[in-house]
Amino acid sequence: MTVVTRFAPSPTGTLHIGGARTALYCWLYARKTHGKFILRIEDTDTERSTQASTAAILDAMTWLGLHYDEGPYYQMDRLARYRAVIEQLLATGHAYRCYCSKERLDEMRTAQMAAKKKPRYDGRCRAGGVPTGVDPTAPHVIRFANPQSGEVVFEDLVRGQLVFANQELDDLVLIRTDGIPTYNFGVVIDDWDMGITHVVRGDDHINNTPRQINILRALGASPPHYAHVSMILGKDGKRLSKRHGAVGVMQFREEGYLPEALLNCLVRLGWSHGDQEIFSITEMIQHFEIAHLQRAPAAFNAEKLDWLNQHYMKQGDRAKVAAELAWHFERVGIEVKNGPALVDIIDAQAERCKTLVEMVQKSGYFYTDTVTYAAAAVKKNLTADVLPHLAHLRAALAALPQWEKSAIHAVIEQVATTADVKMGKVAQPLRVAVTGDTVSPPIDVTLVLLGKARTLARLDAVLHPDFLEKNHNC
RNA sequence: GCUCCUUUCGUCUAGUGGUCUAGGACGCUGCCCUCUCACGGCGGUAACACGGGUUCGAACCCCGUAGGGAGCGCCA
Repeated sequence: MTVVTRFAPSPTGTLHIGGARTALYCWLYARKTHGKFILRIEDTDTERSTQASTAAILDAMTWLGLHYDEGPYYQMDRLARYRAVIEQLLATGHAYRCYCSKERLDEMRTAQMAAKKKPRYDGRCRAGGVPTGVDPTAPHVIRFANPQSGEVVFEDLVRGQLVFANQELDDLVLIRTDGIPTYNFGVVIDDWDMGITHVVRGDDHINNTPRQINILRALGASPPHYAHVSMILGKDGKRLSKRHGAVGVMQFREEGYLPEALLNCLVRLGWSHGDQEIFSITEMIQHFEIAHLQRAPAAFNAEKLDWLNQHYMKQGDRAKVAAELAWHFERVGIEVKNGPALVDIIDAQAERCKTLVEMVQKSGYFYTDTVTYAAAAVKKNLTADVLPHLAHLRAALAALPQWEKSAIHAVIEQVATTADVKMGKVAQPLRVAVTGDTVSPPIDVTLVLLGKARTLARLDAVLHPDFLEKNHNC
């Protein structure tokens, strides 16, 4: 039997990391088993569904690299099918028309809550027929006639056997007044029609599962396997929301995270393969097991994402990292044609950055002709006593036939030795002179990336008599 | 309120009755390395929610309690 999984988001917002993780698990399981992964858009909430949300979800899936084999299917395209199935349920007595008004239902719910009872439909219309005094063509919903006794038992792949008493379940609405199916009906029919073998979803759906199984049974269909994954919590252990900072997948992109890092972070939130922390996509596919999914909810750990992101900036595919870095430079309007190759920036900067945004912030001086000097750095490092060193440096560097790391390094060491000072006494002023601040990659690497022309020009500027005056007084 | 799920270091987790004086990772932290910031290397810190059972023996099995989460919509 071929495994078929699906990810079925509703297009009412962007793809957040909880959904992304569920999608990842579905995708991994399909890939591992050489099965099929389907994307289905559950757009039956006509009030809140938007095209923009659908596009945003699709974009995020693409950025993450979670490619689907089929779809996206849209539930609103399948209305005729739901109608046909509902006729069948109506005919077999598994569903009935309900003319109860929303007002009555609201009142009933409020009263039940007040009486500390579980709010539920009382089954008034279940007997069938049109209530007296009601026009049969009046707007009405169609409800499922849930079994009133017995229990629903199913084997959850994550949690083991789950048992629900039918008495706890009420007659849920299948079709709304406007003819559009509700979630619980649409999902059942779609999963059935699309041959879904494994439903992997958030554990907020555990309570829906017995209802869905009952519908399937009424249709004579056998239920798929279910795997209910725990939710992702915020750092404070509360349900993830906007106040926890970034929750949308694309927000993480904007903040400078790599898709590989986010995926690695998400896969380890709630799943493990022994002590392994770093997983390439191939390894994730190879080792993924539903049985190793965690049952308890997991709090999102932003620091670990940082660590993973740095790891992938350092160890990941440089061409891919460079492409993503280019996107970030473009966003802030820095023209990277005016400086070193992005892969060289990555090699030099990855070990001192947690995100690509940070890398861009720390690399501006490589791409501009006008350096911004940090006053404190100038004051501390570009003092009158070091100017002679810089002058020596300027002359020796200018004389270099080859602009390469070891030669540059030798020059700096030589100048320090000649002046009988420590390396730092020469390197640090030089660093401030060419970058404007006290932090940069190793000085020889920095100069290589900067290029000879820019290096000399900046030294000249600093050595100009006006420089100290201007910069020490600001 | 009712139903369901869940509980190992601050966080993510390993662990499926003895090999656990509980392992790894992130974080924090000490030392080393060092031209800055980092990276890296070597250490350190810190947990089986609680109470009863079962057993020769429980982090692992059972039952309670407490905490956390979810559901109870003509939302998904």
